[in-house]
Amino acid sequence: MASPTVENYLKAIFHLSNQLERVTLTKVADELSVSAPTANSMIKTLKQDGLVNHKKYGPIDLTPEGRKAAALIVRKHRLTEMFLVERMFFGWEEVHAIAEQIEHIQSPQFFERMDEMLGHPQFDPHGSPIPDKDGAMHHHAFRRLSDCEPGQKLRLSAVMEAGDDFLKHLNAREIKLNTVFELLHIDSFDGSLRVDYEGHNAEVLSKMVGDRLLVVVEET
Amino acid sequence: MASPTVENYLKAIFHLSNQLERVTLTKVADELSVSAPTANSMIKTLKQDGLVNHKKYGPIDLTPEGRKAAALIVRKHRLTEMFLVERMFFGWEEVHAIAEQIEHIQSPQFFERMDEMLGHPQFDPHGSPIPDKDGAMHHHAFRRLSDCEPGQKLRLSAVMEAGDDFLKHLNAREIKLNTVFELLHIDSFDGSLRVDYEGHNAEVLSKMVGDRLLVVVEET
DNA sequence: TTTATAATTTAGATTAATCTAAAAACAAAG
DNA sequence: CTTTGTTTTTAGATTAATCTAAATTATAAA
Repeated sequence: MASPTVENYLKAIFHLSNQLERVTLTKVADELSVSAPTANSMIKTLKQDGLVNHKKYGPIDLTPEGRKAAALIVRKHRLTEMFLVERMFFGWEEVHAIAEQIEHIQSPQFFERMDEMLGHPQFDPHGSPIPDKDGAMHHHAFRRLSDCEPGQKLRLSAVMEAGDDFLKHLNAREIKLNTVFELLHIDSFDGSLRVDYEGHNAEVLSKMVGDRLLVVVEET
Repeated sequence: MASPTVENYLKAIFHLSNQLERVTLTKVADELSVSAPTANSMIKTLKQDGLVNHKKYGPIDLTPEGRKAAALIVRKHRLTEMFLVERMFFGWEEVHAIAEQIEHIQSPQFFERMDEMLGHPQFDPHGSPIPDKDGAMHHHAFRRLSDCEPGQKLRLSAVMEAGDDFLKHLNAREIKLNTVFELLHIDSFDGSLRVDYEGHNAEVLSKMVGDRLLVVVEET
């Protein structure tokens, strides 16, 4: 059985490898807020356990076994987030911290029951995909709202880097998953967006926000 | 913040102090399946933190602060058990192991939400009282079914030492909380009980079972 | 190509939680 | 009141996870 610490390292490497081509020691250490030597010695342990490949001074890669283990932890995290929102009435900005702890619970039945009760959800409350029981995860190809063309109708499908502050910012503007935006204009100086959406006209969103809103073109 | 280990020691001492007049080092060590020196050194830590009183070679007593901390962990455990049974459809024999882990989650909101959703329950699925937010717990005065008089009608209110095996034994006989027994006879040789209850006539229960069924006299 | 900077590794120490072996203290029985 | 046996404590070691300081290797810049 992996300790919560080991699980957190696997998760960190998993997330970094979905963002970067090369996962370095420093990135892992930063992600987990530990010193480089600490991360270094843990990487040794993970290597011994067959969960990562690593050569001296080289990049860190999950083995198939390590990747599956990591995906199953992400599965527990995201199922938990969905359960907290759908069955316990938490806001999408409240669930990360709780799920961060519950993901380490060792009880297949517990997560199995969540999955059943939720009807085998494919996405968590922030639109991130939930890996299946084999650890397989299908990435959807979303576009940033800030990369779209004015005139299009775009449905919010996921948010990136969904920290509390960002999510509260969206709450304050009544923006939620499946909100359909009509993109009116993108400012050529600062990249800010002007959009219409349910109940809001010509609302202005900063580029920083538009960059993190992942959308699909709305079929009408 | 107390570590899960510290929380487990507090809980063990709390439970032992509700069963024994004198909580000894050996009992604590046994309860937690650790060696006596291990328990000894942790007791020192708890004393330093003001959670227990302990003099060399003396008994171990929770301070008011320690007792409250312990009761709040028990509260989290029992609320969780209730949530698992009432909202996630687990059997009463399945919930202990899961609650044993979830009780260490640090999130007042999470347990607060459970409490609200359950309507501020007073008892867990095994009939044990749930301490309130101040750590206060009202003990009900139950009698063992095996101590009652033949002829009485008795309502099952709680079970003692509710391990899986015992609870499965009750499941097999369709005995659950609030089952009303009519006590027909107690055997003078082996103490076994003959009882009637919903759908069962002249069922025989061993003394071992009767000792663990806590009942109140049914008002008719 | 040399040198400066950044990343990684090694070395050594710390803390929490555990263990075994052995010593000391207590309790109970003769 | 002494002996015997149990309980508790001390002593010393181990493992996982962390740290800082220093040495080494790699990378990038001049």
